[in-house]
Amino acid sequence: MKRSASGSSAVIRDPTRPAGSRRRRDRETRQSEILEAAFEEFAARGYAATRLEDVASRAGVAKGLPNFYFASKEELFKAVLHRHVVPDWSALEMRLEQPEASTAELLRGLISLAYERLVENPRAHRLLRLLIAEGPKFPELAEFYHAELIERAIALLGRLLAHGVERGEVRSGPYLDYPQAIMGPAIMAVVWQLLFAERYPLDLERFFDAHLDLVVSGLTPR
Amino acid sequence: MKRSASGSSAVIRDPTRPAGSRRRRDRETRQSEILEAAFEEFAARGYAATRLEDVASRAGVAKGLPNFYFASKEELFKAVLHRHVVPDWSALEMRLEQPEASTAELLRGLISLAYERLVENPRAHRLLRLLIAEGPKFPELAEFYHAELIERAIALLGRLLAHGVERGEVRSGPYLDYPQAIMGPAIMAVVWQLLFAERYPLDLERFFDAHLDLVVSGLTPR
DNA sequence: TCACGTATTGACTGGTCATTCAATCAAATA
DNA sequence: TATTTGATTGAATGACCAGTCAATACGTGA
Repeated sequence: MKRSASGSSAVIRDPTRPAGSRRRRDRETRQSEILEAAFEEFAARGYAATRLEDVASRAGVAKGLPNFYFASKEELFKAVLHRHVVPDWSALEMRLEQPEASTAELLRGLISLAYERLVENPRAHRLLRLLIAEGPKFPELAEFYHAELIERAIALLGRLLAHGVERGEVRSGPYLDYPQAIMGPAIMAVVWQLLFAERYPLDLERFFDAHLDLVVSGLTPR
Repeated sequence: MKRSASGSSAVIRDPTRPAGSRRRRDRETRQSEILEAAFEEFAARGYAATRLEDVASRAGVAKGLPNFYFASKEELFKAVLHRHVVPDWSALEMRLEQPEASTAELLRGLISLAYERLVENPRAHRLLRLLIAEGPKFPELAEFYHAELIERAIALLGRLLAHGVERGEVRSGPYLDYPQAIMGPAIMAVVWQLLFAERYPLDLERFFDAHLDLVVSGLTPR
């Protein structure tokens, strides 16, 4: 169903490529194709239930090829997750380095970025599903994401809040020790999407408004 | 390792039991033991990676017995998850039916109950892990939990907020359409526990304070 | 104490799937 | 064009495991 039975249609892709490095580039392209196919399969079925043969056929290659590029299913899985850290902090820093903006405005920028990248991005949902589902089997992955993403994001939020307190735009309170609490509703939205998106979709625009309103009001001094 | 090689030690448990219904009660006890063992195994490894033989040995019975009580691995899995809905709404209603209490106090009661039952309860964490991990394979389970728990809890929160607005103790805002947003930080805490509890444990007492403070301040009219 | 019916055991079967590898193919080079 | 190097295929291997079932143990009631 996924492919015709012929094997002849295999390697016809894009012959308009610079001839010099054809072989090497093919190698990397193949890796990417396999990693991408593997991500979809792992995310849909989980590590154990995913068949390497399905990964191969989604990538349009024969059964044995994933094992040529990756020593084992486990290596493939780890490679999939390592590749998905998007270290694009530039957009974030751009939104934050506007010294003339109020804390509320900066916060809005930060939270809306979180929605773009995380809450409204189904790929991120599937990634979170994988991390949660396979956490016990691959604890080093959670560790890795913590170091690469979570820790930095929390530190950033913390700095934003501290700055707000200095300027008298944020009241002090116990949440200053847990800046991630501010992102709670966004995480809830992701979990909601994972569990209930099919039957009870969230209106993410309006949920975002609710989230922002609640949080900004919660932080503002009275 | 888990059991000695002898089969003779099998059914010696608790001979001080009323004799009349011994057989029938044993039947239910066995079912419970198997379900409990299955929950732990499924939660630790996921559906696909769990071996029925491990369930059996955790329950202290022979390999074939789970199949005697449950038609298949899939039936066992569903039975495990259906049994875990704790419909103990009484504690909740008790905390809410204090007409003399302020909205903030009621909210505190509600959120603290959520922490007791959900955030501070590792069993609930594992349940959420299972629901998220196996959602694609067993979509009816998410549906089931939505109907049994989520929907009701949201309705309850919604009523609480509406009542607060009437009494002038809660400002209006877009979050009135998404009362679940108020629980966001709690969900985040559960996800945190699932991912990072080992290496970066949360101080749940203080996180609770931060959560409550943020939310109450966010809801209070200025 | 015996016979009956149910609970329990664990060896066995059949199917699934990760991994291996000999054979083939295709690009690059001589 | 012929040769070399490395990518790709897919059949074969072996491990693993859900589900079966014949044999046995045990509580119960006569």
